[in-house]
Amino acid sequence: MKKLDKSFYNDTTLNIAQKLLGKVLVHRYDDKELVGRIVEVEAYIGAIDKAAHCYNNKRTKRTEVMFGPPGYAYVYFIYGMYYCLNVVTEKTGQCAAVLIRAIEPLKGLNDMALNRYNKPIEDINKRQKLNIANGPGKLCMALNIAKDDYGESLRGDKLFICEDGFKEFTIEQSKRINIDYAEEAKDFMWRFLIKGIKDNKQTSKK
DNA sequence: GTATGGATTGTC
DNA sequence: ACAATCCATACT
Repeated sequence: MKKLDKSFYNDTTLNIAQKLLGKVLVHRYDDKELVGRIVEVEAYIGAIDKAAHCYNNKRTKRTEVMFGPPGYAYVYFIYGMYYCLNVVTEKTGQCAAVLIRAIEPLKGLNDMALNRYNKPIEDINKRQKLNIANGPGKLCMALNIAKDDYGESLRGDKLFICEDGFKEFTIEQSKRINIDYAEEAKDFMWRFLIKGIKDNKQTSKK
């Protein structure tokens, strides 16, 4: 599988968000290779978006990577328990990113089960299997993405995104999840998902 | 040093 | 509907 070209990231955040759907996320560690197809994303554009961590160009140690060049990983820790993975977008100096909200497992399912439930794949139930990586915190736990992946190049050899032949799908668009505090930005239609993906309640609600 | 709350998830 | 859980951030 071919890694996404540098030019892929030379585009607007909203375009990249939609283009990321169907692409393949790979994390290699400890001689393992865990792979999933991206099926849901959200865009965050600091310049105009009260829901973004870097709104109003808020520059901190945490948001710093979003001010750098596109194609790098912004990983943040949330609710004392979970990590979330973003793809940094926009040219240097502009802060924006695309949150990866869900993947469909393609490879390394047993390791994902161990990472999520501490059980081999044959010992988890149907619901656990369905929910193994269908959320931003869940997919990071499943793929073992954590703070040491902060700032990683997404065109490197550890955490990267590949092209895929999976192009026949319809994109569904909606408001973003869990940003009710963000005033007018909460209504921005910046969530994109592949229509028809079997998923949990949260991601199937409109 | 202290306080506050969150781009979530699992369970009730 | 709500608790879990703790780091990042903003304050004093």
